[in-house]
Amino acid sequence: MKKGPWTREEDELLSRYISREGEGRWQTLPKKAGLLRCGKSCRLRWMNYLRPNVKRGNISADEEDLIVRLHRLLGNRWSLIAGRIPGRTDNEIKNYWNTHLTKKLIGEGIDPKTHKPLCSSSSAISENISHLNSARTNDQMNHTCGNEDKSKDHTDSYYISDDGFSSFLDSLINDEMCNEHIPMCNEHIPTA
DNA sequence: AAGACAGGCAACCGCCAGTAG
DNA sequence: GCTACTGGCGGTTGCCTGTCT
Repeated sequence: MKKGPWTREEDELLSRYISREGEGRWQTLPKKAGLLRCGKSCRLRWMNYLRPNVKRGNISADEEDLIVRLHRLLGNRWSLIAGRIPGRTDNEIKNYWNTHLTKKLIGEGIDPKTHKPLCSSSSAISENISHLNSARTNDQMNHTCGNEDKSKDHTDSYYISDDGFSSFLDSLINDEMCNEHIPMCNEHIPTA
């Protein structure tokens, strides 16, 4: 089973197969398409890169603003956030958040996890940025650091699954005053 | 010029939920 | 009710590239 970056030939095989047979049945797809990849890898490549409606290129200021607002509402629900931003994938948004927006928010004195103001002193802010920059190195040295609650992150206090919530979300996004009224991402939101 | 370092991003991993048998 | 299978998700890793020393 091959791993690592996809080649142009593999992309063509996958695209050609899906345009012929459609999406789905990822487990059997690689064999039928003549690919030496696992089904998950094929699905990921299609969803994040090969799909015709995937938008490439820089994220605009409007999109960035929307991501921040949606993250404030939803937390790290990348697929839900991506679902509100046409052409963008959850992976792309997640990467953008982790590499750009966390630093930007910290620079603005906002805690990217809670969206609440950080301690206002400049030394505290620079300390946070420095911590952020070193976090990756620390993680590589110690995989247990900060992972305690990772597996339990799905134990949500609310559920997002229907059109009611979608409308609810739309109204919040479009509400200029929403910042005054919305619950924080880790607070309870009743089902719509 | 070249080695070290950091940032960005594609891809992988492990877990969970849904579902068919 | 249970088990196995599958798709989907979020967290994490590792490679590539650009910048710095």
